[in-house]
Amino acid sequence: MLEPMTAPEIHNNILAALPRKDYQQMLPDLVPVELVFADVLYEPGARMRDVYFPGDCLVSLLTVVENHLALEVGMVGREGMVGVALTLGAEESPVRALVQGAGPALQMKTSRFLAVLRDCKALQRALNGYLYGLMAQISRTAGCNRFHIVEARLAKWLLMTRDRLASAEFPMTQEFLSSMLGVRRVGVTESATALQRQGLIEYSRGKIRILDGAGLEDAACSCYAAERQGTDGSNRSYSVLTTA
Amino acid sequence: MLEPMTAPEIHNNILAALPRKDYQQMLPDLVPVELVFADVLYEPGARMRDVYFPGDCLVSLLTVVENHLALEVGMVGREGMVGVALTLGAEESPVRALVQGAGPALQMKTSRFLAVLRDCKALQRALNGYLYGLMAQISRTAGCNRFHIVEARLAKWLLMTRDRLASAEFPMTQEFLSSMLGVRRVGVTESATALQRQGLIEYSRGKIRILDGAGLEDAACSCYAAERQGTDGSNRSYSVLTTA
DNA sequence: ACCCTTCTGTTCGTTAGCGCACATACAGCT
DNA sequence: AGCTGTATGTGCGCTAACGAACAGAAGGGT
Repeated sequence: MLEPMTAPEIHNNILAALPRKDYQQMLPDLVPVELVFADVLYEPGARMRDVYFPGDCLVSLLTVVENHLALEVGMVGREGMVGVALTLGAEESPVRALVQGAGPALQMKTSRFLAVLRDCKALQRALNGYLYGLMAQISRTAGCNRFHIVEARLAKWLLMTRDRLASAEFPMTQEFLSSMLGVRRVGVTESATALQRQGLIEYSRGKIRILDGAGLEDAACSCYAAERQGTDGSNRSYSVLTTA
Repeated sequence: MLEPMTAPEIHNNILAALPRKDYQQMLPDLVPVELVFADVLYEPGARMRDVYFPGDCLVSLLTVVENHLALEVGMVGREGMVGVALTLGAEESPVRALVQGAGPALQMKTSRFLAVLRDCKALQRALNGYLYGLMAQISRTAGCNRFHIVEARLAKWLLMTRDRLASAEFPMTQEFLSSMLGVRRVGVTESATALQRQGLIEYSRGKIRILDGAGLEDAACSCYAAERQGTDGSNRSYSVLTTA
């Protein structure tokens, strides 16, 4: 499920923002792992055994409604952490956490995390700030899912994913996308085809590439811009990425 | 906007759960007010000047998407607090907070609240737990808004409102409801008419009454049951109410 | 070279909800 | 009694998305 890493060159914003000595204290407990595409890190209602600090990879937070598709409510990349709910004293995840873009992350046992968290003000502050941003994201996404058409949401989603993976090309099937956007797979096909016809993206058999980022931003709903603005305070890394 | 209260008989679960002495410490800063229907307590992106501990009244948290209706993502009643985002070190509300069921609440200056919060572990713990439940609610609601039809969502909404106001009858226009559910007013009319025809509710000119709670639960989506279960840990008060 | 699986594309009838415009109805005021 | 404003109801054409079923198309393995 998780493969050990060789080179621990993993950049995570939360950890990077900590004072040297706090980071040093955590270091022995941080295990470099390679998150594998489609792995489920948490199921809703189940205990969170480990927390994860993603590097250039992407974990989706999904709400699961019985008898329906899943629906993405939030994304975690290197700007955040998977398992923030623990900072609220919770033990169980309210959502499913699904690895959606494979890549390196730092893993830490929940018990160790909580022990460090208790004494480390800097970590508390960083995670509080992140949690606030995440809540805002979840609320925004809720509105987006309600009001915007699939094509625009797909465009937004591709851009957000690109930003977090720091790459304009990544593996992604339409089947997978359908459970992110909460629509039928065929709905994704139709929207994806449309975007491809416009020359904005290109894809085949589980690989998607963004050809025209600016064009895709036009095709995306306003939520993408809002998202960027919203995360600006806590981490301006995206601004760099997305103009690249 | 806010009328001073005479009788301070306001029951709020967060405050009630605090140790006597912590509560006593807060008391001088808690101002009894009567929240007025349709008042906006926070706008998204604006500072939260005060926090509120609702009694038997109801504040809706709405996400606002430009050029669209609003959409309710969460409800705050006497089980919670309006302004929890402050506990995360934020100053601005990510959502609109709208008084949706008038009634008594305790108001507190943000500065005072933060001062108390800093030293009061019990309050921190209570609010963390509440925040967790709220996040779960927001995520669940996101799925509900995406997958369930208006009629079922309306039924759920009426039940949740009843629970928080502790009353089967309350003022509520369809216009207002439309911006909660994120649908056209006419859409509400159609669903409300259907529920009325089934003898589950009765309404006219801004007053709604629930006639058959059990029947309404059948008409509601499964989210209502999930909601009840989800809040069970932090506050079992609803179980009492809803069987009444 | 073949099969088999996975991924993508298409078609078709159906439906929930939209936007718009208009119709009724009740309530309070003068 | 009549007027006015707010609340509710109806009708209609339209669209995004659904559910289901099926058709190609591109690897990967043996």
